[in-house]
Amino acid sequence: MALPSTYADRNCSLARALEIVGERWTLLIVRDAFFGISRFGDFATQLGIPRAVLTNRLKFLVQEDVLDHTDGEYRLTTKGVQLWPILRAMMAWGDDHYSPTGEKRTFWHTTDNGRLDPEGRCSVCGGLVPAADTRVDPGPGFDPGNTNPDPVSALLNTPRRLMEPLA
Amino acid sequence: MALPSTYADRNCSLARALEIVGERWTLLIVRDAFFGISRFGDFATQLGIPRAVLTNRLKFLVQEDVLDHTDGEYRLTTKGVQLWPILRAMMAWGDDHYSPTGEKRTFWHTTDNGRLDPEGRCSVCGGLVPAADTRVDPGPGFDPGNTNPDPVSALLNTPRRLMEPLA
DNA sequence: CTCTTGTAGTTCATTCACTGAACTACGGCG
DNA sequence: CGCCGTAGTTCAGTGAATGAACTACAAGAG
Repeated sequence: MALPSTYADRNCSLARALEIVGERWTLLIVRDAFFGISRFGDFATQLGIPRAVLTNRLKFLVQEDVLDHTDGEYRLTTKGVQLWPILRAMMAWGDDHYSPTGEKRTFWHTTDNGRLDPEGRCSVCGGLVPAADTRVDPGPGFDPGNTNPDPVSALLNTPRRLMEPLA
Repeated sequence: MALPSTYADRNCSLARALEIVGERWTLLIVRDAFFGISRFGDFATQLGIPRAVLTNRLKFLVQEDVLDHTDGEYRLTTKGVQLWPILRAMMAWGDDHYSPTGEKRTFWHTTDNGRLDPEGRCSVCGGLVPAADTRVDPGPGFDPGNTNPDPVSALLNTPRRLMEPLA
């Protein structure tokens, strides 16, 4: 969201959170990190984001300890992984209101194969499922016709565990 | 987030949701709507947002059926109220990582006075609490020294039920 | 050693959106 | 009519995003 510089409201954690992840592109970068993307070039081609902007965003996310940058790979830190409930909530809202044919992606508990409900609870064990134990599958609203044919997209559109590195 | 115009990724509900609520200022406007603000002037002074931008954002949110505009008042629609889990998740993350003295605000179940956990569950009845049954109190991390002395801010900083109109 | 290829950026002119201040429209009210 | 408050609009200045081209560097091939 590229802040005004700083939202005046120092008494709201929402404003504070938006200063970190509210800039344009940022949450999509984080989403792709959850989906296993870790290299500069993969983020760039996957998102279609200008490389200069990507450089700035990645630098900022590393500085804010959302991503870690080692050996040329960007990976979510613990703090970054804790953004997962926000992403899940936004995906659920988007599915609800902008995907008449159903969820674009469905989430599953890897340990017992239970389906996750919109709040992130496993329908089998009933527990809140951590991101690391979550698998993503294309859902009924997923449109294969719109997918890019590049190898990275193809990988992303198959069932995968969150944060699993690309093959 | 003022989108590139449209995020290319048509197969992601996160991208779709960000096209609606990802623009700069938008989620803060929605937050204030949850806190009871409904008039143009109150949004403007409360957020310090340029009036031209506020006009655009409100117009867009009404067009997307997040807000309803009648009798000069902007109020959350059902679709808008469903954004609450996103706001709660972002506030929880912001509290966790940027408020060392504790939550800026705490949430309570109005029907049984139970405290809500970070996932939005009532510690007394164990249920997911809808936004309309949620009360907000200033939390331990709240800094009264930073509050503006204007009457609207003063109202917002007292315990209130979500979406309750200002006195 | 040099040539090529691939990855990860940087640079830069253009465009676009945000900013902030001033101005307009309009509906009470005395 | 004249005054005031609310809800916007207008506009010049600024800063950030865009997109294409360019640089830096490492690994491998010949």
